[in-house]
Amino acid sequence: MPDNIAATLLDWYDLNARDLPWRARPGANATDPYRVWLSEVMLQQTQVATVIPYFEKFTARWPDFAALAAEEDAEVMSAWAGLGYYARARNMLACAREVARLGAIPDTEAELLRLPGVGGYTAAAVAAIAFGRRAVVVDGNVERVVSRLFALSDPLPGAKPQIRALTDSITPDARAGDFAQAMMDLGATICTARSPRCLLCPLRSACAAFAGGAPETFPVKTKKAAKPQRYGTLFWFERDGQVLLVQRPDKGLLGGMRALPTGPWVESPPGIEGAPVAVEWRILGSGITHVFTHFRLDCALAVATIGAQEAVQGIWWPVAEIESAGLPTVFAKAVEAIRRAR
DNA sequence: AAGGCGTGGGT
DNA sequence: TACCCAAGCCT
Repeated sequence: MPDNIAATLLDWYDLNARDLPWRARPGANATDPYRVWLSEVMLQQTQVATVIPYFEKFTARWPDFAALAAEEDAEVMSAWAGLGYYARARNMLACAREVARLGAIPDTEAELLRLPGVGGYTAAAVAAIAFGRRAVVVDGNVERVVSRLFALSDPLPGAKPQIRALTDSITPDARAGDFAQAMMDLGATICTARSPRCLLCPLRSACAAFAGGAPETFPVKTKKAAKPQRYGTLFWFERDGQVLLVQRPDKGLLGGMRALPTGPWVESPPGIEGAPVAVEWRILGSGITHVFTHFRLDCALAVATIGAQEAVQGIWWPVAEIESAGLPTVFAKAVEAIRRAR
């Protein structure tokens, strides 16, 4: 049966593979390891439709490892703004520079695993897709497809070792990269989380969850804790057509990104505590809401347009060019709300 | 080794 | 609405 699953899925993939910019077109050059690696980093916890415009922008501007490695940090972080999980961008740049130093990206899973920002999934994916090696590629799609194929009752994340072993058992020696991409295409388009389209699925006859009549109940997962609510204040301080920005520290939330000055993000509304300068702040009537991975944030917006004469620590950025500052989405939302309020 | 770490889409 | 989820990695 394992042989049958791989062969059936690869036949389906040959007819139904999605046309994605990091995949080699039929008759085109072989897959470019740089493009495969870059796409895999961008795709970590991020959907294909979100990644595509960023991938096009990055590859047009930085077509290979050397070009990316030579770029300044701030330019790369700014280009990444809005894509989220900003540690990926810092690790991506460190990885590009390591690859430039090595001369080429390694072509084995074990060596790939040592690169910054390359974990078990990405190492296996690059080894298989870019270099044709047999590797067991397990992402969220594969976890879902496999847990349904075998109707696994053990909940995630505890079931990960079992899922990896089962994925290994159905991974073919040849075309492991296509097999991995086929599993992910299947998971993204047919074996979806909420309403799987089982009648279109090439693996329907091999699927224990389909046979059991409730495929959407797999994979079983342990419940997640509710997100806590936090509150804060964002400060818009403008002088002579320029607004005050800050550079956030490299570690932690939104690390290494330019940002509006903020006070602390705490359990109850803090007022203007943490303001970058002691002036008369005007609190706008409505603030912004933003949801991060592990907490929900309601922020008041404090505005001061009267010039203070004392020196202020930070980055003065032209208000007319604020879109080019590379602000994370939470701050872009604030900028838009402030613009509408004035 | 469990929790920190973004954002947008889907239901 | 308020969740859940998405081509995970790092510490």
